[in-house]
Amino acid sequence: MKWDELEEEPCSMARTIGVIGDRWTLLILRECFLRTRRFEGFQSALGITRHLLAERLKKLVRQGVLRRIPYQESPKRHEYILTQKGLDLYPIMMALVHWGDTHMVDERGRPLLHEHRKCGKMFDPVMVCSECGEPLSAKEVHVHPGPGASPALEKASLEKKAKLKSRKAAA
Amino acid sequence: MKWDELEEEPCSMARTIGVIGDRWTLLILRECFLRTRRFEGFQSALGITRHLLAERLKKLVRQGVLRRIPYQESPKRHEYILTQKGLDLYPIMMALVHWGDTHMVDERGRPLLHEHRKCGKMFDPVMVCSECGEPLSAKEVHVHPGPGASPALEKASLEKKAKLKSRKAAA
DNA sequence: TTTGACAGTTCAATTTTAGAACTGTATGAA
DNA sequence: TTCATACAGTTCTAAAATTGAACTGTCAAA
Repeated sequence: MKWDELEEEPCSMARTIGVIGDRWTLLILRECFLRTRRFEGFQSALGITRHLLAERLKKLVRQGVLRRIPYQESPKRHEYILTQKGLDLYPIMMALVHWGDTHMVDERGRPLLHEHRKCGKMFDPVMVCSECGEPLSAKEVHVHPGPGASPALEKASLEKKAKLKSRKAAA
Repeated sequence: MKWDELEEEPCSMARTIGVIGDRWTLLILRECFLRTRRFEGFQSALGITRHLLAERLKKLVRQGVLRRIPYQESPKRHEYILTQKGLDLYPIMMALVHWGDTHMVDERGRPLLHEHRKCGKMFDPVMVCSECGEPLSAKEVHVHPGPGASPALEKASLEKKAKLKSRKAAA
């Protein structure tokens, strides 16, 4: 599979993965949410090679996740700022952090705590149903094909194709 | 950076990324949540090379995300099943899907719809504060160092080191 | 006039991944 | 019995991505 094909798959998860689904991109986005904005900032915080950093930033800008905004003329310098599309990645980031907090901490405990400004407390993120507000778990959710083709359907049709093919080969 | 170092970083997100932060792993996990359990199932659904699939499955088992369970003797065959640790990845998966649904759909609309068994409605996942139940946004959250070292501190100390180094070089 | 900050670009060497074929056990059909 | 198929991998080479390090170019401050 070529990775730019991912963005055209009839699966929202695959498309998302096509945009942010590699390690450096996720770490770059972590830095964005920690208020890093400049090339050198990302580079020194992450130790990523300058080559890759330039490439990833370009891609994120192309995808509309970051906006490249000049902060000085001569020499032209730009900052990379999260767009709304980028800010909307926040639940993904929090979900990643929370899983790590739950399953990957060492003896010392959590590296970071999160305070919710509105209520003033340290919190964990909880994913709930938009309709009834109850916490979600995999087992309580059923999947249906939507107006765009579903990966399940696609899977079935791929399997059909494979069978046809092998029959042809046999004939 | 070597990728197995990620798991030891004092950042829960980095550690999570070390486990599930590559494209194929995320797609394999998607299949797991869609009830795929066997080698051939993953391979034909995803088109991943058998080589990589074998490797990724091994890694997920090693990390405790999947359990490898025999379902027949002679020839020995195993299924790959999500552990609780794996099931706990569900919010991450849903967050990825939801972002794709919001920002990456084409004219045809969503590939999949999600029904919440408890309330019987099609829903979107919403991330809320465990303490007050309000939806979360990046701007309302403040980050504090926890008992394990924080990436912000680490960042600061790295920058200090870099400065010391450059001063030494100058001297 | 030299040094350093900043934001990249270039290039060879290494590492990962893709693609395809091969191994080995067992079942069911001809 | 022999052949084809299902299944779960392993092995190999070619292609692609990543690393590490050096280089480019502009400007400001010393």
